[in-house]
Amino acid sequence: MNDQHLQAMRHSTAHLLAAAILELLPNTKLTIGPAIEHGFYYDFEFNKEEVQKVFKQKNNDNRPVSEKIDTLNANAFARIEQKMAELLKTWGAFSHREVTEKEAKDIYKDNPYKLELIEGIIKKGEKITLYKVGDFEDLCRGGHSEEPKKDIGAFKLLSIAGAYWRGDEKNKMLTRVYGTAFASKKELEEHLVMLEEAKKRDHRKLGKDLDLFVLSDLVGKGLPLFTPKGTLLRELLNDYSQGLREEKGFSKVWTPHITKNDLYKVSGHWDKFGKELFLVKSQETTDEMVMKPMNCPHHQQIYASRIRSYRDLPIKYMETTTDYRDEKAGELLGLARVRSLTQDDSHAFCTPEQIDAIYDELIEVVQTFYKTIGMKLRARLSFRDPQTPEKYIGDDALWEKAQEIILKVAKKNKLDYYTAEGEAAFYGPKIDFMAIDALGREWQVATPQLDFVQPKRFGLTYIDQDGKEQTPVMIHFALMGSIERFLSVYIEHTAGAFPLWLAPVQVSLLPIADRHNEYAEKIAKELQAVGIRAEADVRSERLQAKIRDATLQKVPFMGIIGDKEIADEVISVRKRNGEDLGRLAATTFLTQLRNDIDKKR
RNA sequence: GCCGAUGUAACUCAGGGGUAGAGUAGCUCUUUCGUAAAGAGCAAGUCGUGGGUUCAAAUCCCACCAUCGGCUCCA
Repeated sequence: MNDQHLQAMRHSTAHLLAAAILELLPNTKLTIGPAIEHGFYYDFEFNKEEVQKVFKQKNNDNRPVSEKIDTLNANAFARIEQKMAELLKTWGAFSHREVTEKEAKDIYKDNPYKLELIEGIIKKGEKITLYKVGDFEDLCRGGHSEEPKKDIGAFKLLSIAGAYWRGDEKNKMLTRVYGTAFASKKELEEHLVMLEEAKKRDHRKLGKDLDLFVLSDLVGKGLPLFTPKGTLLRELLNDYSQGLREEKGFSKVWTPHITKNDLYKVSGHWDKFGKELFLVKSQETTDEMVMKPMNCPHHQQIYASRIRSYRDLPIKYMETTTDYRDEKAGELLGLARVRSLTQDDSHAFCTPEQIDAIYDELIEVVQTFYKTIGMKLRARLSFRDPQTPEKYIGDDALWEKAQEIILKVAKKNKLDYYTAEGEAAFYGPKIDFMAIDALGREWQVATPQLDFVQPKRFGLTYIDQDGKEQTPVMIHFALMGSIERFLSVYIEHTAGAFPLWLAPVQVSLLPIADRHNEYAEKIAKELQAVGIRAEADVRSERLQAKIRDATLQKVPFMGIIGDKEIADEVISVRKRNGEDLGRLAATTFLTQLRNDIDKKR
């Protein structure tokens, strides 16, 4: 089945869901039911009393059912799915008819959503069509399966959610039912297995199991706390991130976490992001302060602190620092969306002629970093939409030149890229690097962005060869983006099995019996002495239990120590995947580990 | 923020108008063991927080807090 065919099948399944719902709940108002990736959804406005009556939960005594159960819940899925299956058996081919505006409005006179859709169709000058299959007819543009009975192999309702009509929070909230559909039962099962796998890898679960970070109600929503292991991971990644940029001439700077809001009024962020700022009150002064939501204005103030010559450029600052954004409560999600986010940020100030070379450097840094940590990349070249030039600031020639440069460097560096018009920031085009994880999901990570606007707003200058003042170009660049978000992606990508150089515990020495403890601790100390994170598991547990625990903690290497090992002065080495490396002399093992860690394997 | 679900021991979860339950983890003891879970015992909870209904609330109702699924895909 090709993509188009799949889409048609999933869209048909949405019709099937709507038909089943109408059979069970005739007073439901239908809206829309498009196909989406792996499935479909349909938005309904239910009649509360009807839902209560039909799907009333059983009560042993005569206690009233809670008033709150006024919409569908997941318990109803089995019955709906059954009804869908029944209806599908009776379905032949889709047929359609064209109706006039008056006919359409008459048919849907009680359904404000359909009426609104009809208005839209008329405005666009399109034909109004109704599609019918079995006894079910729905306002629809088409795009269905030829033979739904044959094409719809397997489907399953997955979840229920609120969704605003047309995605606008001013509108009424409808009930959305999500489902998934495939051409065969086998594919459906595979998809469900994938969903299970994603659940197992959920960074929130692994963060707890591997003791990486915690959330506390007393500290607050979206404000994760990092344990020793999680902190180690953050710092190792950050040291690497900053180290790669240090090689390209970036210097560390430091800026405070609160600032007068005037800074953001000048930068333009106050107008655009004012709602997301945490406000801070001073008890000593009348200054209005905020927690910083980003670092570019601060770095620009460092640049602005003295007169710059073209000879000084490029000037490159970097700072890994925590920013604070008052994200909507409902959008917070583990480490993926937080209110305290740590950016491995940097800003390069340069002449227009230097953009090219700096981009080359940054792309090299991105490629090195993601290759090392084992993630593939795609690059999205985010350009402005030529249809709506008014959305962007800066003159056309500059934009053209900037986009040209970006395209050129993308080609030169052989990026796996595609262009996306309309995705640029208002102040300049950018390259969005997307990391592809082990389950094939894409995540936006590093984004070098060109900025012509802010340097101008802050009045940044440099003196050129002719002694004239010029405005520098600023390039924003974070390699991981936010460390928290990056970790959420990376934890799920690796399922917690970090490469050796990042593993919080690299080697666990497992003595078989108490009499081997001393030797195990001696080896652990020797490894620690050369900077290897080793520990000896001297609990009074069986070897199997120790192996199991170390494996579950994803410790890369286990060193088993018993009578034979002590006699021969060796260690039996086992990897976390069960592979047996045999008996190695302690020094051999140590050298090999040290070597791999240094090479970031 | 909005819609819906959930909140019971450190963790995973069962139960449910009238002594609070299990498994795992923890602690103690026994066991000293060869590549993914030894055995026994002990201890552990203001049933998210606050209010209400009731003779009685962890259970029912309300509010709040937190967590989870969604809120871009325009028939």
